[in-house]
Amino acid sequence: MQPITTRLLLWYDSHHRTLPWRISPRERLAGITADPYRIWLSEIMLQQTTVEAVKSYFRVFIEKWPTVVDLAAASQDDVLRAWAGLGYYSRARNLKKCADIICAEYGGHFPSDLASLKSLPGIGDYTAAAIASIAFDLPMAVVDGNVERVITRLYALATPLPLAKPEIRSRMQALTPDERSGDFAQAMMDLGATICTPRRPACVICPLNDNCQALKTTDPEFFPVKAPKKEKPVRVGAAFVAISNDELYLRSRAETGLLGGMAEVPTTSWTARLDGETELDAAPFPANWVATGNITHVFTHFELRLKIYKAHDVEKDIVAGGWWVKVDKLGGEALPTVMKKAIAAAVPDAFARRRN
DNA sequence: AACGCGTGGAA
DNA sequence: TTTCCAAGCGT
Repeated sequence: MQPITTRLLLWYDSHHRTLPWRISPRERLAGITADPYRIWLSEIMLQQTTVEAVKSYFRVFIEKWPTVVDLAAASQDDVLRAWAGLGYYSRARNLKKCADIICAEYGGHFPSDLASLKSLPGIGDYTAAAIASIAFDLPMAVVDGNVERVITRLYALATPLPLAKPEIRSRMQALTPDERSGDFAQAMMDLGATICTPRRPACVICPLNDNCQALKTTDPEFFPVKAPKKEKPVRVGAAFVAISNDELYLRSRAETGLLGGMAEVPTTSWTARLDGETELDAAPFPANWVATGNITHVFTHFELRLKIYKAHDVEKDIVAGGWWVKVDKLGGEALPTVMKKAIAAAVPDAFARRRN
């Protein structure tokens, strides 16, 4: 076995992180096996999402739906409500689809081979390898952002991403042991998350500092090399918060695309320029709309500035297509963060924490 | 291949 | 304040 592999596994035995979905090396040695459902659920949640953000969501999901059968029995709306705030909502829609398929076509058991895993919605190269490796201990190369960083530094790979991906995968496969492949994958990710960090890596205490070409020849912080990113355009629009007594008007967004299937307050379309004079023409229904503030929200690929209008004493009869919710029950809705911001601008105490 | 797709925390 | 970016996937 390569020295890098054994060194990293030894480091992992004493320095691994303890996480709600994880089996420790000691437990694994005692014959405890990982639950593929928990590994899958955590991996989906962790896609482009920090460990800290995932922890509480993972606990809630496991509490509500302890098995994949329980999750399949839930409605998509239940799942979206529980996912609200975590972002990338197609993950939640695919999560539900995948649970349905596992129950209908796989007897409630996750497959262990890469091809079957990759055919499931929401499972790509990384997640398929992670499940095969961590849940089934198969020696698959698990390559995420952490591994890309560690490998490009270990071998001083100057090829920019994503062009370097094949080489990184091949290097990772060569390092992956036949035994403890799941622990090795998690060790690489823990190293990337705690030692081999994007900025100011802690090379002095790194178990692989003797093996690191970047550290020997230049500055590890130069790796990985990435293609330059584009500027974020600004889009603008208006949102309409309608109030009737203690209730607020919501509706559903389209099933696909941005914030697909989530709840919203009505808005104008989001365009590059503010068409100021005709904003109110886009109001969902006639009412005494009063401008009440502005919010800004940054998405992955654009920045959104919304002017918030508010109307009280709206006639509920004239409104069709959505539903009314008591303001103090908004926490139970599938509201993405941008919509919570819009509502909070019109109803400042809408999401305020209740006293005692 | 390049783009659409959220959010909140760190520096 | 701004910038970066965190266990990527689908098209």
